[in-house]
Amino acid sequence: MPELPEVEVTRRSFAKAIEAASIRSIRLGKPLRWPIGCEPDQLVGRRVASVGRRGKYLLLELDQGWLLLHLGMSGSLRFSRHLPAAGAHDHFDLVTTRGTLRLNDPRRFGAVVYVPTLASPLAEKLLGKLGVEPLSDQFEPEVFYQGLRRRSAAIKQVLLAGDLVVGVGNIYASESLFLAGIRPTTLADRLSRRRVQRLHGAIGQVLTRAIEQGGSTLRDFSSADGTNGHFQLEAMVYGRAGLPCHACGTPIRLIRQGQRSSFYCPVCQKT
DNA sequence: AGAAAATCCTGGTGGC
DNA sequence: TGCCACCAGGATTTTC
Repeated sequence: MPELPEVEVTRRSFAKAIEAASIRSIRLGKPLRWPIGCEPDQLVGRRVASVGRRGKYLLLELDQGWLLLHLGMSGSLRFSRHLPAAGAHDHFDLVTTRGTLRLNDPRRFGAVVYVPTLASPLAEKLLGKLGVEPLSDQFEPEVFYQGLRRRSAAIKQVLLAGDLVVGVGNIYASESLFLAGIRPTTLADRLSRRRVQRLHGAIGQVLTRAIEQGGSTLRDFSSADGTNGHFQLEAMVYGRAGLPCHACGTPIRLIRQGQRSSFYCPVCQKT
């Protein structure tokens, strides 16, 4: 479930609480997407300096090295002093002096990877090709437009690819395109500068609002302190196939693009 | 290079 | 109740 807003909400929900904690032990469950890349005991005694985010990755900065966490499709974190015994889908526990950070991930598309520095080959492989952060000044309309001009695929798929701009997954791609009045099937290189400017604004607006709402809790997402998100309640098109458009009443359409569902209003998003 | 398809894994749901 | 097909928020890898 986790797109940029869910990852950012998760980050904020435990960053302060874990800061300066010292690692006591690590427990690994079933294998995740990649091996952790170090001997777990090697991390005992290190301190957590900060918790950052790049795209959908959480970056736990240790006093020596980094832990990169990805929630994949079904992952969520909890941070607490008192957690129950690990369940079937709890695949990583970082036990610290301030509490335990636990990754629960039924589908195990998530990952926890140790890298000595962010310049290491593995870190570079995972983070190096990511696009700009959509909520930073780096996300600039003209640069976005020039990037889209070089892509012939459907705009929805270019957004999901994450190499131009990160963090926009299936939910927020559909929502941003609705807000910008652009059909998900429109080819990226056919969008005018003016429409790309609208899309640029829409992406920022949708992601900012979603973070304010604590993200989207569709099935079981919650932040590390256990709170649920509410953005799904104000989605304009996502998950609303056949229901009347909130703006014009026309039934929302559901189509498939690259094995993923896209939702749009055929009237509000004409082209 | 870029685009499209296949792939990893599990749980939930709806149809029969 | 059981069985099966299909669906799900990601993104890498393979193939074209």
